[in-house]
Amino acid sequence: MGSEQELDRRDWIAGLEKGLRVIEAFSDAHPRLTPSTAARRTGITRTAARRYLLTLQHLGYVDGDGTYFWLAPRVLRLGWSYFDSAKAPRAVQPYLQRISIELGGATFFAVLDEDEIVFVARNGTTRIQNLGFVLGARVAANVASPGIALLSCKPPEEVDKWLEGRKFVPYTPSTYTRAEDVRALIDRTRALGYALVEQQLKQDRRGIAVPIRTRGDDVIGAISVSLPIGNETGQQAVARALPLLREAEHALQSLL
Amino acid sequence: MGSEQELDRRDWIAGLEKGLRVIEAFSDAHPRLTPSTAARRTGITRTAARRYLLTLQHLGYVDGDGTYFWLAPRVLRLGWSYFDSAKAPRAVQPYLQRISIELGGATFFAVLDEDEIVFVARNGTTRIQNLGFVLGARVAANVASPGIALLSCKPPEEVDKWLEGRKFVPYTPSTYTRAEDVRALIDRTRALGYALVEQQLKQDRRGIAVPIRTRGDDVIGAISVSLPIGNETGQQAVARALPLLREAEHALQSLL
DNA sequence: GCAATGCGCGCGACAATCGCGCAAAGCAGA
DNA sequence: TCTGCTTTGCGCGATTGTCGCGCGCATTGC
Repeated sequence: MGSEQELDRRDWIAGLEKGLRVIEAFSDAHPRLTPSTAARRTGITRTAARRYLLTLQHLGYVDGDGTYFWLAPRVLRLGWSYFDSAKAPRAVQPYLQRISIELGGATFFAVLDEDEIVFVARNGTTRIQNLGFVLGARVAANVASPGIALLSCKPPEEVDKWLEGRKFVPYTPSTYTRAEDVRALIDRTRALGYALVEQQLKQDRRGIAVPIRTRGDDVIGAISVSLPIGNETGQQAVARALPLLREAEHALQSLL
Repeated sequence: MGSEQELDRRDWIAGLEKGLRVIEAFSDAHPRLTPSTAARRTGITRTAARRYLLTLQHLGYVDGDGTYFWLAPRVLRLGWSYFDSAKAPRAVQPYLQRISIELGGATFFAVLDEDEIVFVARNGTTRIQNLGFVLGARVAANVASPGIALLSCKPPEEVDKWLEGRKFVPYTPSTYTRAEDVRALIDRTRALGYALVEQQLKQDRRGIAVPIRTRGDDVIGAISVSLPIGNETGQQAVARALPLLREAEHALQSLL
């Protein structure tokens, strides 16, 4: 993943980094930015921020009324380039669909990006929860089964580094907020080869996930299924779900 | 929309445009790029393309093995900034859900971006077609009901300019491939105030769409519902769907 | 085996980007 | 309605960051 040990000295386009920072400066709390607010949020000077916003506007990525600027749907093309080019999200789709139908839950394919997992494919109920997941959504890796599965594939010392000094934001009363609990869960997952994660992100929901590897044994993501807890034990849910997940895992390994 | 009549002379960050071009150079047919292929696809020099790729890699937006580069899920953050900041996609969600349930079809909210419409919210059947629509997906504006609805809100002379010299790619045997047919459909839509589009994008499917405006009467997007044709007439489908769409339209106008 | 293509890298030069500072415009409170 | 604080757009000179050429080497194809 992070193959950037040393900084490149001259192979660095400062304008690109700043421009991307400006795009990411838009958020829920700041849907419209002026040059000065953008400058404050990105750490670049006001004059420069204004130039970046004007450039982005000219390219169609942002719209503006002359003073305020806001993102235009054009920026979705950037994310789309990923879905268009990454083959994994498409390859997993039929398997997700099959598992969804057989188990009656929502299935996901997620990849790791630094501290978070990103959902890049999904299938199943469209309105599972008030916050319906959409593609590209992110959550902290430690609260969802694909995240635990992916972390369990890293060497233990890297996991320790990952856990170190992290803030564990609780989503439910059951969310682990101590590093030891999360580490124990990851260790258990590593030993078993699959992740069983209960009520970390959402009450009354459990997730079961397995990592997906390429033929070269590189871990590229994880498939998960989210099931209501009901009055089924964790082991019963695993007994139902794991064979299907494993089947998908092996089929995909020969495809990727 | 396009409020950029003249070019800014000095307020132009060349590096940002090139960097974004590099990101968009990745696609289905070119999921992995070398500096030279990227250079060819973007029109910048090989040396420069390499610098942009290295910068993007260092920022985490692309991964690479030293020779080949591919997009990393990090780029989805850029598109996510849009969903996070744009309020319309979130505001329409409950209305889409309600219409989906009542009519039993898939509902969409789409906005116009140059020649295409972009689906930025949706609800309903998760596997409508082999290529399930995901958020951010794009199609030519003339083959989907939201596109026709949005085009019908433009002044006729602008529509003529839009139609002029356009290639109409057929998706089904029924897709209009002549500008006059598309213009007639748009004119009819303008007169009626809603769009009824049949089998332009998908066989045996019809879409019904209404434009959504702000309080200031600016058109910001369109809500559509996609229904199977079955043995229902277009007018029957309109009679079922239009009241619900209109209700959403009016409710949203006071929110946006 | 050789030819051809494509790779990373260093260098000198130019121009693109930088941030300052000013004048005017917007906004809040009185 | 007036006043003062904030923030805006914009011009300018300096510099630094970006450019593309050309080299030598690795890899592929015939």
